[in-house]
Amino acid sequence: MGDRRYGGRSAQQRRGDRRERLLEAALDLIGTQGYAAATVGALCGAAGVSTRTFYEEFGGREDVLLAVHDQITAAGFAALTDALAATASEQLHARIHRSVHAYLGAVASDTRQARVAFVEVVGVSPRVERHRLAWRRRIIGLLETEAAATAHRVSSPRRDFRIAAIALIGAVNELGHHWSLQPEAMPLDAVATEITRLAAAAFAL
Amino acid sequence: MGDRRYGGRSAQQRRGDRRERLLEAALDLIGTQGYAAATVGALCGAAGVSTRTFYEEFGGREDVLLAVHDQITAAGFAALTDALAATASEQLHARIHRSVHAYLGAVASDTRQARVAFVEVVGVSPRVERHRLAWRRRIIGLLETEAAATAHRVSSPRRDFRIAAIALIGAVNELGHHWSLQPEAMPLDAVATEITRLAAAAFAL
DNA sequence: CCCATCTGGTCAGAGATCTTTTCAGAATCA
DNA sequence: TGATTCTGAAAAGATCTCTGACCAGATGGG
Repeated sequence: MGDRRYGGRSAQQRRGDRRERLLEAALDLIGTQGYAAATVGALCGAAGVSTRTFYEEFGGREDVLLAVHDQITAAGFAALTDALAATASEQLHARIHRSVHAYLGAVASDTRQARVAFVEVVGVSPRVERHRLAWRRRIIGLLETEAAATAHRVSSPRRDFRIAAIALIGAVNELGHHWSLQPEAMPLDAVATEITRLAAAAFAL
Repeated sequence: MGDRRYGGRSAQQRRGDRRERLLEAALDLIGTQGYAAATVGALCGAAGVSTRTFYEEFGGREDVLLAVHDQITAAGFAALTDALAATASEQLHARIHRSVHAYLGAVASDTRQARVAFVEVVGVSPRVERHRLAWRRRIIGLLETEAAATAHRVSSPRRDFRIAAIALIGAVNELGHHWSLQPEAMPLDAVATEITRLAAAAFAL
């Protein structure tokens, strides 16, 4: 059980490569056929990995779903955070517009990602559900903080933005889902504009 | 294979009764343990019905989920339609507020119903997904029509309300889900008020 | 009051998957 | 060549779904 080179790559590289291929196969299978169709066998077949190796990399089928979901949501979260930071000095409308644009661009521009994040990950098991809700809490917190800061800046009456944040997340995700289903029928800009309208009202000034 | 009375009830009554018990058991199991836990065996055990009888009443496990979902969503849809009709002459804000109140009262006041409608029914299979999206299209259509009529009444510029309708549905469902999880932390009135704020902006006048 | 008939539950099992472990053997390296 | 690495196939075990056979209790006609 040494770690000599094999196929021209080190043990770590080979291992990372397999994980990569498994994650890519998972995104593709879950995102196009659904989580139910992504059995361990199908996953391994698509990734060109043996079931034995699979269990060396992941604890089970569900772990792969969690990993893929993490990747997608983390990217979306980062895009949102970056956009908020990059537009900190801009007008509220432009800021929201660009942030929504960034978030949906990261999460929903790939139909498969959108399906995983908005559909396949919902209601799978208690564990996955905890995971999903933890992410959502994080985003709610981010929006709440941001809203409170904005309200403070324009010295608006302070109020609880939690409900507004939840509502916005629901709106964005639902639109992201629809948009990913028929991107041509619903330009991303129109979606961002609509959300901007709502968000401006929610964080009313 | 006659249909004589038995246990004091006709064949139809007995049959309807069993169906009733199965649906109640399904709402309870799916709404508290999740769809995955609602196996045919568990369903039959909870309903006091044999598996044989089960397959006389339903084509399979999925049919029960669809039936329960139909019940819940149809009730919500009816509550919404009724509220919209009953408030046709009222101010926009009051109208929206009461309609949201009615819809969420019907769908989300029972945690189990909310979980079935907002979580367990999502991403189960292509067939269930078609069902869910068909319902959503129906609600989108209702909101679109209503928005267009309102815009016409106040002679606002006509625009496409489809995106706004989708966003609102997402917001309402997400809040309904959260509300059902912790009703005490989030009074229904506050939820309705928030949605009213958003909807007024969405159907901007 | 009794029994042929109906009704519906219990039980067992065939058939299908899935998950996870184990094994044989091909490919690669030292 | 012999050890290492990894795939593909097969095996073991666990569920589930759905069907069919059997049985206890209820009913209504005689």
